Amino acid sequence: MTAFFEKFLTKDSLFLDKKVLQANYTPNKILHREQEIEQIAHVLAPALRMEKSSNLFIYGKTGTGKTVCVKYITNNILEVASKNRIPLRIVYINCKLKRVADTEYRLIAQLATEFGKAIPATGLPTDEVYKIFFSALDSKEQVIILILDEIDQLAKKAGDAILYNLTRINEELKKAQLSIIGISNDLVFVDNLDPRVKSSLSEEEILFPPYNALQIQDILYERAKRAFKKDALGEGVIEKCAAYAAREHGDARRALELLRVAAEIAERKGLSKVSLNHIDEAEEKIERERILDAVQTQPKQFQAVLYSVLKLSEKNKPLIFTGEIYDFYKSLCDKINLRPLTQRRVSDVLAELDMLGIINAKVISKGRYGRTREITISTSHEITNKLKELLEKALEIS
DNA sequence: CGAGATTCATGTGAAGTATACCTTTAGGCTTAA
DNA sequence: AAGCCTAAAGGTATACTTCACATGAATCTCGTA
Repeated sequence: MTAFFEKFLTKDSLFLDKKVLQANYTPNKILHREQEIEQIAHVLAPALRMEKSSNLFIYGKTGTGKTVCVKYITNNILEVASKNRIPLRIVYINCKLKRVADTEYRLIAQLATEFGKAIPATGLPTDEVYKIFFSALDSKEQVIILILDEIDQLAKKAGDAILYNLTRINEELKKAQLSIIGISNDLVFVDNLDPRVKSSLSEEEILFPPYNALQIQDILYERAKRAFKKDALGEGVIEKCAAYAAREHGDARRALELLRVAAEIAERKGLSKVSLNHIDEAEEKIERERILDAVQTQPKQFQAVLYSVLKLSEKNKPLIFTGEIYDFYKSLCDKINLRPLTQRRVSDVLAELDMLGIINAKVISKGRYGRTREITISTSHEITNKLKELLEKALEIS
C-alpha cells in the first residue's frame, strides 16, 4: 500500500492545475463571448449606483457559456462593489436541483436560507416564507441580483405564478432593490409564459448562440495551457474533443469535461500523453456516470420502476408499454416488500424518468389497442447492465 | 369502398388523503421572591 | 407571580391516491356505388 502511494507521489501528473477544467471554474478570460459579456455588464452596471438594474433574461443551449459569463461578470461587479463599499449582493440558485429549489415553497425557502434565515422543509405556509424572505431582503439598504439558473425547469414544475410574485416583490421593497437574471436552456420558454411575467422578467434579453467547432478549440487550447503540463496532450486530442462537442450543438462544457476525463483516464493508466482513444473512453465514462449518478439519487419507487423497465427490455423487445411495466413493477414490489404505487403515479414516474433522459418515452396511440407510452432504453448495453447491478443492490433484490 | 362510429389501454387533470412537520396556545409544573 | 416545558390544536407542503374524463388511431359498421 505504502509503495502504491509512494509511487503515486513521485509519478508526475499530466495536470498542472486540474481545477481549470472543472465545471465550476470561472476563467478570467472568456473567449468568443465579448459581446454578450458587454451587454450583460451594461445591464447590471446600474446596480453599482444603487439603482435597480433591469431584469435580464438569458437563453441559449447548454454549454454555450451562459452560466460562466454571468458568474464572471458578477464576480467582477462584486469586487468593485466591495472595494467601494457598495452593499451589493448576488444570489445564485440553480432551480433544477431536485428537493432544493424545484417548487415555489422550496425556492423561496432556499432564498431565505441564503439570507441566513433557516426555513423548515415543510409546515410553514408559503406566504409566511415569503414574509420571512421579504423582511430579510428589506432589512437594510442593498441591491440584490438574483440569478435563477435553469429557470425553465422551475416554471415547468411549479408554474409561473412564482416568477410573477418574484418580479413583483420589488414594488414592495422599501430599502432594497431586487433584480432577477433568469437563465434558461429552453429557447422558446419565454413564449409560453404569462405575458405579465414575460414583460417584467425579460426587460432585457440576451441570446447565447452555440459555439462552432473552431471556437470550442480556442477555448480548449486556452484552458489546456493552464491545466496541463507541456506535451501532455497527444496530436489532435483537442480537435477531437471539439469535434465531439460541436456535434452536440456546440456544448463547451461537455468538451471540457471530455478533455478532463480523458486525461484522468490516461493518467490512471500511467501514460504520459493523452491520446485519441482516451476520448472515446471518456465519453463512455461520462455518460455512464451521469446516468448512474442520476439513478442513485432517485427515490426507491423510481428505482423500482426503472428496474422493471430494464428487466423487461432484457427480453429483447425493442418497445415496452406502460401496462407491462406496471404488471412487472407490481410483482417486483411484492417480492421486495415495497408498497406499490398506483398506475396513475407510475405514469408520472415514467414521465419524470423520461425527463431525466434515462429512458425514452413517447405517448402513442395503438388505435384499437389503446393508448400508451412507448418506452425504449436510451443507454448502451454496458451501462444498462451496470445500472441493473446498481439497482439490484439498492433494492436488495437477491 | 369510404365516412363515421366504436373501442381499447392508458394518458391526464382535479380533488382528496396521508404523512411529516411547523407554530401557537393552554395547562401543569418548577422556581424565586 | 413568573418562567419553562409539554402536549394538543390548528395549519401547511408534498407525495401519493381516487375519480372521472380525454385521447387518437386501428377496427368495425353500414350506407352507397
